[in-house]
Amino acid sequence: MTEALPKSYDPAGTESRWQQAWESSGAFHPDPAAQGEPFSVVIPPPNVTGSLHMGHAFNTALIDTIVRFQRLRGKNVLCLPGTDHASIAVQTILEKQLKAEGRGKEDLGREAFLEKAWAWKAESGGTIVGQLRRLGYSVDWQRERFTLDSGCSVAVIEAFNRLHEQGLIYRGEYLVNWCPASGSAVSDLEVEMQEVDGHLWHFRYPLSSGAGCLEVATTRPETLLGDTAVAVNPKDPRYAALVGQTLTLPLVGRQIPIVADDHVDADFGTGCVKVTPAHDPNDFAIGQRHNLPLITVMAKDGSMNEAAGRFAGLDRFEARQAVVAAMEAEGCLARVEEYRHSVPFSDRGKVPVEPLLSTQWFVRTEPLAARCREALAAAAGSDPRFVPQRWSKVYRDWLTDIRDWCISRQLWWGHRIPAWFVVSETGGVITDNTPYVVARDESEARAKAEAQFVGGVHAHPVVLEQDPDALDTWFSSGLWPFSTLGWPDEQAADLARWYPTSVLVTGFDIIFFWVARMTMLAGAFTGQMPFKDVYIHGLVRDEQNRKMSKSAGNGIDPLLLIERYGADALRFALVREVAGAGQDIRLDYDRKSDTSATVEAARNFANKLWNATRFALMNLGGETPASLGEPDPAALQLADRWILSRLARVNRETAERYDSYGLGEAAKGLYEFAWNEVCDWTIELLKRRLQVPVNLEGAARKAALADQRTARQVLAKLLGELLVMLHPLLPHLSEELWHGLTGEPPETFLALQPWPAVNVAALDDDLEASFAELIEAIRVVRNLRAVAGLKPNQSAPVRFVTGRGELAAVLQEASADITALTRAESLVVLDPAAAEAAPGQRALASVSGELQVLLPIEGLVDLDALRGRLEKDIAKADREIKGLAGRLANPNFAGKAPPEVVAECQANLAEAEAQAELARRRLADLGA
RNA sequence: GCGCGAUUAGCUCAGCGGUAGAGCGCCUGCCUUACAAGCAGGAUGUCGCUGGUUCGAACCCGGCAUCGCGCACCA
Repeated sequence: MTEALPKSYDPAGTESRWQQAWESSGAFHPDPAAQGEPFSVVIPPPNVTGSLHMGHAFNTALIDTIVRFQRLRGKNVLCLPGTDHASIAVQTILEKQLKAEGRGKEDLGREAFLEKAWAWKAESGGTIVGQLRRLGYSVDWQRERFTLDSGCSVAVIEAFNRLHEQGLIYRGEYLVNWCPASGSAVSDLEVEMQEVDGHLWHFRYPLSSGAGCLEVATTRPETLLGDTAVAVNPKDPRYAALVGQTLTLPLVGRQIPIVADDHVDADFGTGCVKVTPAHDPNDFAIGQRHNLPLITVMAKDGSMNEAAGRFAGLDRFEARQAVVAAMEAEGCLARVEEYRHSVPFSDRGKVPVEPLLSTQWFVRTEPLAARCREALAAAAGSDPRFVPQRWSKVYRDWLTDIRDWCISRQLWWGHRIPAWFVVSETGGVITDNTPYVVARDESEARAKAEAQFVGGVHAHPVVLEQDPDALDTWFSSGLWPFSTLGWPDEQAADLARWYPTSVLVTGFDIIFFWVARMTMLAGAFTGQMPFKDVYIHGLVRDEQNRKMSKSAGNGIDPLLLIERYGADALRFALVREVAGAGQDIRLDYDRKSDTSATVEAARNFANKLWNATRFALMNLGGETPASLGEPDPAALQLADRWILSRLARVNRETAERYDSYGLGEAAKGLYEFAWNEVCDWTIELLKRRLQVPVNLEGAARKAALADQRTARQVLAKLLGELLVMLHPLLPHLSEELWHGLTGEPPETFLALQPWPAVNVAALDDDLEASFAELIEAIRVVRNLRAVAGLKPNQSAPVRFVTGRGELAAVLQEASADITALTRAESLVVLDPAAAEAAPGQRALASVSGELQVLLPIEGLVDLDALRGRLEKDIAKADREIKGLAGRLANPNFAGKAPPEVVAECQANLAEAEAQAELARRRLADLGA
């Protein structure tokens, strides 16, 4: 390849071109029968209503880095994408639209409403999918799934039926969290507590005996209408005598008992609690213990019902005011306190939920959770394994003392519950007591119902009506790792090949909602945990450390950053920011200009790689890594052996990091290796050898050409491997550059190449250490030149003085490199004795370790600056001497520290002393 | 109330027993034919506070403080 690349990297065209090429070629569409150890990931399905936010981009960057790495490792990788149907969210949006037209969903009817929902899904559901594509996600789009598609629906129906057969799903009337805004029950997890400034109203309830009043307090006066008792602590002496007596409930006139219950805290308030079993979970429990009646005073829309008497029809918050006013009018209001307390809010509806007695479907979770707890505690190792490990405790704690899961929703958009009411038994209506059958479909339901209800007294034909309610979206999401692979068809090829999945990658905010639901359901249906590892990552926070969210309006649109810097840059920035411990990441961002220094730095890195490859293309003489072949070990120069050792080491480290979810470390390590060691040192060192001077002839020319070839081989190998290693992090750029470098045809992909083998023979610790010294020596010369005020293009003689033979040898061997990188006019390496013998001319000097660097020139430089430099060196050495000598003087140190540490300390001291001495002499040389 | 995490250079974060690092920003000099989205050089820290363990602590242990998160929740 000799085609010149443009001077800087332009991501837009490159990225879309490779995305299309990958997808249309089916590069990421694996065959279950193909070779390779299976590796599978199902992506957390984003909400179909949504658009891409930074959390998706982050999650995607992490997953794609992992799966691209595993693909390079030769695994048979399936990464399966999809979306979820977001029952409540979608329904809320549609109902809002209808409301704007002055209609409700009932006006449309179920069928028409669902048609509308599907149409809307078709229209907006593609948005996020298209955005995921723009990130370069290497998923198998041919296997894309949707939680409401036919396969997932079959799985949901099957799952519901099996759980029901096993007695793990039941229907019953319980207190549930009712969201009046969406008109549906919600599960405990969909409720979040919020601190609210409210009031604590103190009311007096008169004793029926007429012997006074008891004072109770409440934050929800409207529930008073449903009170069926007042409770006190059984050990409370103040009220012991009153237990068993009755009170007259004000406004209502009902006689309600005084009961003794441990739940009541005698020290809080008056120690008396009004009990409303139909409207409060704690009161419900008290009611159960004392057999109290349940009086529901509120309707499902949040208004008061007939049981609320004269308050019927009022909204719950109006009723609150009205009840307070009425109580005050009756003289029963003792006092009102300002009171800050927690109120349960509906996650979706954003209104306070109402605990309401209602008949719903529930999953009996304890047996499912027990299986998960056992897997987690298994002797063979935690299953699944959480990374970072601390999250397993959060997961386990939640699975302990778990409450049953309310799975029915009074919604239409979703999986309709596969239960049919035998309405012929109840005169055509569905009541809480209508018998029902659970079945896979209506004909099976009919058969079941006929077997149960026809014959004998039931001479009439059965009439069935399917339960109108839908299931919690999480019920179908909970089947995602296996429903997407073909379950309940247990013979499905994908299921056999890729289940259980290898790793689930998701945010910690979703452990209960999703991770635990998946493990519970997978345990029940597949007998296995659905993934081996769970990699939990943090959240992306904004520049002020706030969680990014749509409602807070502080989201950063990933697409703006992609447009400005490229998808690779965004991905790299996100992954590079990941701390090893799964911390939240903070993304800097300037809202005025849509810029981010972090992403810009990643873009600059991409550009650096672009230019390094560009340099290679200009210097490989039209050859490729393949045509050049491996360099001959005997022909390698010091710098070659060094970078090849580094390459082998970085290869090994990087693979380990990718493999163990150390993605941030992998990214940082490669960034530093590529920029510092490859670009700043190796390429600079190779330049000299890649250019063969035209005036060379004969043997010299031959030698130079041979060395040029070695240099080309090293450069080609280095870049070729580097691009593979970077590919999981910068997929588009690396694909583009790899094609440029190798000249491979467009239909061959870097994404499908094998990870290069570690060249173990190249590893050389001693060499790496020596080379570090060489680099340091060059730095010292450059620094000295800078301090002395030499112009960058001005050359000067360089003299090294060292007593250490190995160091001298390295300096000798690399003299041509040093000359090139320091603009040395001439270069000599002397031992101290020889240096003493040399004429004592005035010299610029710097001392570093066991090395003195001298620039013996006069008259051109700023001697004061140089004296300052030497004085600084002396002060530094003296500080070091003081510290080290102090340590060594401590008898405890010499006695207790490991000998090698003591020896090292002594060596350092000797070196520092020598350094100080040398620096003082050079200072003296300069004169006053 | 119970639990978890964070606290290191101006900013974002690594380091997790042998006396502190990176990127960005900052200062100086360079358009040196890969790259000014760059190159070379430079400055910058009582590692939250406080006890303890240790020859030695940013790192281990105890307490405290601040910030953040999760779970539970008293009417």
